[in-house]
Amino acid sequence: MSVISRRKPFQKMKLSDQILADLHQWIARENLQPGDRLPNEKQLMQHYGCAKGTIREALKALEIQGFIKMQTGPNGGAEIQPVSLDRVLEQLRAFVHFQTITFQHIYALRGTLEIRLAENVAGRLTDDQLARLQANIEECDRLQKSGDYAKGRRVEIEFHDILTEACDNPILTVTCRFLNDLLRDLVSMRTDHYGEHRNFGQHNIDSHRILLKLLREGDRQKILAAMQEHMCEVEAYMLRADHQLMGKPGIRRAEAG
Amino acid sequence: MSVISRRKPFQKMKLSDQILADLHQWIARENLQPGDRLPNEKQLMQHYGCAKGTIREALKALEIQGFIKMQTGPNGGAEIQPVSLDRVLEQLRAFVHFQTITFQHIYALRGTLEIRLAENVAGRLTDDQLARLQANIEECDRLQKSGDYAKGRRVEIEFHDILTEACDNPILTVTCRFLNDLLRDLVSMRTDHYGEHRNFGQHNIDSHRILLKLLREGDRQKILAAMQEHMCEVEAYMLRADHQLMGKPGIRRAEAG
DNA sequence: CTAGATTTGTTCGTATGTATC
DNA sequence: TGATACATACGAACAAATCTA
Repeated sequence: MSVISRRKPFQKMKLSDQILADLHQWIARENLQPGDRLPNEKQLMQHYGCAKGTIREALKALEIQGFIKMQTGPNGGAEIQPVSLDRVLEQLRAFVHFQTITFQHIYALRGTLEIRLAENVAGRLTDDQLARLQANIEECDRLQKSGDYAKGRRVEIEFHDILTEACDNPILTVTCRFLNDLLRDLVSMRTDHYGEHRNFGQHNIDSHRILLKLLREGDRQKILAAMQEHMCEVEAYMLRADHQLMGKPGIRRAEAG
Repeated sequence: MSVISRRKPFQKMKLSDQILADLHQWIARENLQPGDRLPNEKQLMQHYGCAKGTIREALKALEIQGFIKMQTGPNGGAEIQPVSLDRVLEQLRAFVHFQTITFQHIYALRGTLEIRLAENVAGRLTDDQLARLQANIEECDRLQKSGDYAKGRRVEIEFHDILTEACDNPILTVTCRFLNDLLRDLVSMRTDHYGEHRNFGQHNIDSHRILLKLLREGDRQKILAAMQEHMCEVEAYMLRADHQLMGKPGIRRAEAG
């Protein structure tokens, strides 16, 4: 017999969605942790009194939401896993897909949050992270000298992605990564002149070099000041681009046809 | 014949996931807008050369991600819809479900972002929104006088939710709403003494009254100053709670057994 | 390395419910 | 009211992956 009431109040809801909601409650109530398993498909079919396809739709939903990972074979089935950062970032991208985003929108948050990020990671970067920051700067330098400014724009944002790895505040991490992703999408639409591109690229390389030096030394105050200055300069440059793109929607152009 | 290559590179991926990825590309490439329709199940079955169940799993995934809405009947099928704010917030909640969150984590962002929010909505609130802010304060006042401080904590956060409705920056909106949701989850775990609860509630009511008055008048500078002061006070109160909860995980307690 | 057991992944056929005309 | 078109759901079967003996 089904645990889920098929009576009036939910009669219009799809059965798989009712099961999904019930599984959500189950996970929360039992406080399931990564590594725990859900019952297998056969047991769930019996428990909810429905067909395999229906159960699979509910499990598929949980899988898409990132709560579980499916495995075949003996001892397979649905295993609880933590919702990954990447999955959340994908969902956030999907959200802004239908929004109009400008550099101004991004920097209303980014200007201050990157400073909070610098404050958070100051003195806590691992040797590996510092080495990758160094490598990132060198790659930007190569791209700068080869004249591939467009790719330079995208790679230099990874500098800030690396910083988020050392952040111990999950909320700050996901927000900064989100803003970086938005920035990457938006800079790819820019139509700057070569000269402006080159100046900006060199400026960023210099700023990142200073930041890395200070991050190695670990002086919190100097790090904050440097990041603040970096953000101010970058913001000013970016906002000039909003005028270029003005009239055209932000992240995705809605060109008819 | 299937459009999707079943050869080596993707051979290990589930068929329904390949179709999901292909539909994602389709939506992005054709730049589909809300109201546009995807082909019906039969056409998709023919196009991808697979069975109903597989198509349904892929469509279910798109539905969960919020890209489409399914409809029965003639002219039914999958219709594109914008990814809703609520769905993104749900996904963000799912993410932090497996993270340890403290008030300190939240206020590293909230202290500044709520000020940006106030800056954004200053002078742009509708009469309806102002009326609901007023009603919210009055409800908090009732709860305060009746001694239901726990519920007062939750309702007073809605004051800030209403502010986000007037925000024209989608990124700021989703971030502030996210922080408000986290706050609601976290304050429900507090174990304050009655006296402290009462003082804090009265303080918030007073602050919100001042904010509403200034929002009605529309003086940007005064609004910013008032919100800044409000956030400082609230943060100081909230951080005291981190010590109470210290040792215990943040959003969800991981009590063994 | 092979063989069998276990569990998910996929298919087909059919029936039912629901919205539109 | 009935006919049509579509999603929703069921059930049985087979295919593929993975673990264990």
